[in-house]
Amino acid sequence: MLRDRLGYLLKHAQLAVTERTTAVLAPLGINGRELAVLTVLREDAGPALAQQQAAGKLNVDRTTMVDLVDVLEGKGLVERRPDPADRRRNLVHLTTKGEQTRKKGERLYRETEQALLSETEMADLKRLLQKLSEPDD
Amino acid sequence: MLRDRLGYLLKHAQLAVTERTTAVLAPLGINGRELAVLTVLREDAGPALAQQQAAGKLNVDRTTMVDLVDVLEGKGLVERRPDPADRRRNLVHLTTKGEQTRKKGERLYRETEQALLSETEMADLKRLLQKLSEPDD
DNA sequence: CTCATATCAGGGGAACTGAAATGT
DNA sequence: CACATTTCAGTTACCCTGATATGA
Repeated sequence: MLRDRLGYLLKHAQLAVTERTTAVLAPLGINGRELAVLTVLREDAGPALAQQQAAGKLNVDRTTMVDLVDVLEGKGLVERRPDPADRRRNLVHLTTKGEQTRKKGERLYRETEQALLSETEMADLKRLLQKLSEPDD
Repeated sequence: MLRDRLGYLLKHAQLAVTERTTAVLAPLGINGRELAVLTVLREDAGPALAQQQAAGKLNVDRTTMVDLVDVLEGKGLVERRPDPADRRRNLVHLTTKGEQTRKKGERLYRETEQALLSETEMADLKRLLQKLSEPDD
């Protein structure tokens, strides 16, 4: 059976999850990828990250990150500020609106994820998915 | 943690699986999507399918299927033949080479999938992925 | 000079929309 | 006429490569 294929199931599971999170985040004016950027920028509330550092944490291309930050800056959620200590770098800061959006988005995202599967099922699923991504562990 | 997100894990698991199957099928001159098309055309060895029927089984757009069949026809793996009973339709037939390729590809794909996880883990994973795609069952 | 950071221009592949051609 | 199947042209979103400007 075709629908028994791992590739097929992964593709359609991702489509379904993306659809849900997109719908849930739409009122905030962002999508799941943009929320992920806001989250990584905020993580541990440490010093602001340069674009390439954020790109590395998200596993996206450096040039893709330029576009993502462009969009978020256009929405007034983040600001680029040159790093005084290394002026090649743009430190990407969350604005007040960006932090509010992140907080609300995180809550909505968490609720959405929890509604999909039971807690133990979700834990199992995540463990197995991680195993697929890191074949030799 | 970011890497704990379902969306992130699904995306990267799919990337990893696609990478593997692409590498494994490369000697046959096809990729995973193309193998899926060959498989759906052959299923149950029933009467040949029209393009839209095949598209429906694979959950791909009708215009995407045009391109897929174009490519497979260019590789000599399938042939379009007008349906004598309804000449709007193109029945898509596997060529001899196409059937050989499908058979080898199926074996390689199955072996690759089995190498990723234990049998019980794979069964669990597929069940959970299916649950994500069909939220109300 | 070298290396790093960010940006920009351009391309590839996937998926879609809408319209056209053909046939039922 | 309405409807179905296939095809094509064009668009969008995504991610990449390679080149450039700037600075360490």
